Amino acid sequence: MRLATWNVNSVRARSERIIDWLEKSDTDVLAMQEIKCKPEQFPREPFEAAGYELAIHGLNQWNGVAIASRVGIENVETSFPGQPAFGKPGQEPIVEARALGATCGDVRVWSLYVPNGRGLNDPHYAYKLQFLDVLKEQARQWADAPTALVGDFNVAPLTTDMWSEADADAETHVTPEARAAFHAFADAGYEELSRRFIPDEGKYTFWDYKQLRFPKNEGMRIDFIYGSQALADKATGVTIDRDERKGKGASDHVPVILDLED
DNA sequence: ATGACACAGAAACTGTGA
Repeated sequence: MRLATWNVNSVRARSERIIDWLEKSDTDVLAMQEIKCKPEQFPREPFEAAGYELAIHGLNQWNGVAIASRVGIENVETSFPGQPAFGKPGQEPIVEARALGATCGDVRVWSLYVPNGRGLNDPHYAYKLQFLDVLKEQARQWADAPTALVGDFNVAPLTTDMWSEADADAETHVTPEARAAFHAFADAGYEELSRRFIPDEGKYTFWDYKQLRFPKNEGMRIDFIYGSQALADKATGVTIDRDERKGKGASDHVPVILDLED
């Protein structure tokens, strides 16, 4: 089975490109983040025509997660138990569309879009850390099954995952607290599988649209695949499809692909 | 050998991202 994760930065703006990629990459299950639409706005037809079933969780034009699968999609769960809510001061906090679980084949797949954090003194940063901590405690209870926690973690865990630690736009991605919250999944029974197969420096998954970041390879590695032991035992390889950042109409993130033996 | 922000929604600007 081939399982991929991709922050697509709007599924409506990029559906043609996503479908083309699904077919040429021969991917069985794709976890998407930042679909930026409600379920009724999701371009279902091209996915279904290509042979994929869909699970979609979107509340508005922000965030939004989905899973496309051609190996079945069952027991769909929107948000994880205890998932933190967020709202601006004076507004009613809501549980945002940032987590979607489904069983595809024999694998429990979670498509995850961790909050950005925005700034070190912003309430969004505390929200980010809490989101990761509660998720980890839930994930601990799923660790006995073949479970994949995949998506945009908005953390650059190692110094070498970040083109410049001085990038003010990503200060919440490199703090000791954010990095500790990321690494804590290892203590909950998970292995980050992209690192096992791709230990090299400069293997990024995101490049900002601005300032020639991609041609200069000034990016960040922030999209990951955590697997429980039962899943990690079946992993045979991970690739980062850097080519998907090229050309007009690219997302600012690229797919990360995990291969599993049957 | 890739290329100089992009997306959505309510209005020709604002919020959001990283």
